[in-house]
Amino acid sequence: MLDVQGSDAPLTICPNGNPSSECSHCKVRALSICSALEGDEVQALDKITRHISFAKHETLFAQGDLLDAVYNITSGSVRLVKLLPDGRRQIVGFALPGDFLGLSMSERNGFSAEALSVTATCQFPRKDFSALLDAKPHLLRRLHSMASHELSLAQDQMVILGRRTAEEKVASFLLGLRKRWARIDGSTVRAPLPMSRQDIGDFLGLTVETVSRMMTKLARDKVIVIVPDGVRLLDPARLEALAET
Amino acid sequence: MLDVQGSDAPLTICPNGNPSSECSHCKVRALSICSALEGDEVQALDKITRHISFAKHETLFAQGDLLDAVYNITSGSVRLVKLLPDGRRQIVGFALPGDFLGLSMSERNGFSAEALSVTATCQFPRKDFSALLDAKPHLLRRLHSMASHELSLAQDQMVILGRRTAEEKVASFLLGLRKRWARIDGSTVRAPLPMSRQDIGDFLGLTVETVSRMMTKLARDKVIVIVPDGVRLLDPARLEALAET
DNA sequence: CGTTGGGTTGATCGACCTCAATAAAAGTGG
DNA sequence: CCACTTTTATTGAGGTCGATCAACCCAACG
Repeated sequence: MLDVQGSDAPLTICPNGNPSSECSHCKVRALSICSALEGDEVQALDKITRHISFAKHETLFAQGDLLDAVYNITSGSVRLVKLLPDGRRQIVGFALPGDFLGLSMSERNGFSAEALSVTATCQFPRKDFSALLDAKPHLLRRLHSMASHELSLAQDQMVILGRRTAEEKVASFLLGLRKRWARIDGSTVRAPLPMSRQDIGDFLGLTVETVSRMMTKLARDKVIVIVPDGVRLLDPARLEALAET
Repeated sequence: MLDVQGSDAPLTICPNGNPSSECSHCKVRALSICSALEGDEVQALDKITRHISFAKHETLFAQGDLLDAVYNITSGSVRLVKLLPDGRRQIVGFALPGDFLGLSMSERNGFSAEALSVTATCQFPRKDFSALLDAKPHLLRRLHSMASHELSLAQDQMVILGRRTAEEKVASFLLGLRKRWARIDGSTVRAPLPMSRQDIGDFLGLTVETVSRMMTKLARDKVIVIVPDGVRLLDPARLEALAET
């Protein structure tokens, strides 16, 4: 694990304006909602920010709860989980550094958000953030553009869930994730997998066993290599062919 | 079919400001994006509006094309289609009266939009509409709120596609559609189905045959009645139980 | 009246699930 | 650091739900 740190300590770090965590030093700023703001505007955002970390498997917010804060992920990763009454689980997305949780600014959460590893966030009270949206129209445009992108990803996922085979599902998943990591850390062949096989299955509408089988098949065919905490893409072109994109 | 009209005539009706089609007389205004605007503001929208109708199976815009206009549906219905290279089809949504196409305001379309029956729209040039968004922040907020709602529906659909059985899929589909029609025409048991069984299958990740089988099963169990152009819900409570919502 | 496009129904098949066993990691406490 | 438990991943054997293939019905329409 990359982000390991003394994990008994309270996980709230530097509430409000610790210099070392200021937006100006933020590594994911270019990817985040914050990129809509410049100079002194950032300070308005900084004022309502609380820097909060979550332990592995800790819940940021739960399905059905009132949404009283929105989050910007600065490190770590998060799974977005929808649960059926009978316990079946569907993961509707994974949030990586730079991603924003609460794009909809809606009253209630449609899903739970659970940290996959130690995860650092900027938390903004929903009301304050909403007020800022009213004051800064280009922040709202940025929010809308991020939500639109999310909608587009959701529609792609609908194609994957509805019309693709198990092998295609796993292949597209790895490609999609690799692409997202590339924006974050620039790596072009490594795709860290902070989530379990079960999580991947619940994202792709498959069982753990099928995910595992498809991964080993891809590895046997020398398209990927399975490494600790992720995979390495040996033959991205073959993988894209398999994904039928 | 409800909306049949002389269909050889050119389908563009009353371009720009025909009094009979003014926003003030619009039946779906309360449901539409337009509800964000009041009085004289509506006129600014009216100025950039072209009223355009489409014949059954006519294309509003195609997957991959540049999006040069956005649409408000005033009557009829539209399917939103994503096509895989090998011909497999996934429908990512159906647009009904009051719905807005182009929520994302993005450069390119992720899907094609095809009229299911004769469909009337208000068309807005993308650039003009974008300018209006800059001028009227509450219009942007309304757009964002509609996009958020759409995202939430897409996530519900992901659960349906990934984790529900064929019967549950069809049951949730009918319930969801009934709910949407209720907002439009207030009807509480009737659910018109302007789309074919094939379309329903491509929306739910099923084949035509399975959709047909599940519909007849629901009808045999006296949960629904199949009527011309749709279904009537006999026992909404049973249907909700079957949908495992 | 033949043709065409949906829709329904039946028989068979296969991709993925289920159940079960094993293997490999990751914690846990001494 | 090493036994021990717990969790996660892999692999195998067999079953099932929905797909596939095929026939048929029926309404719309030239």
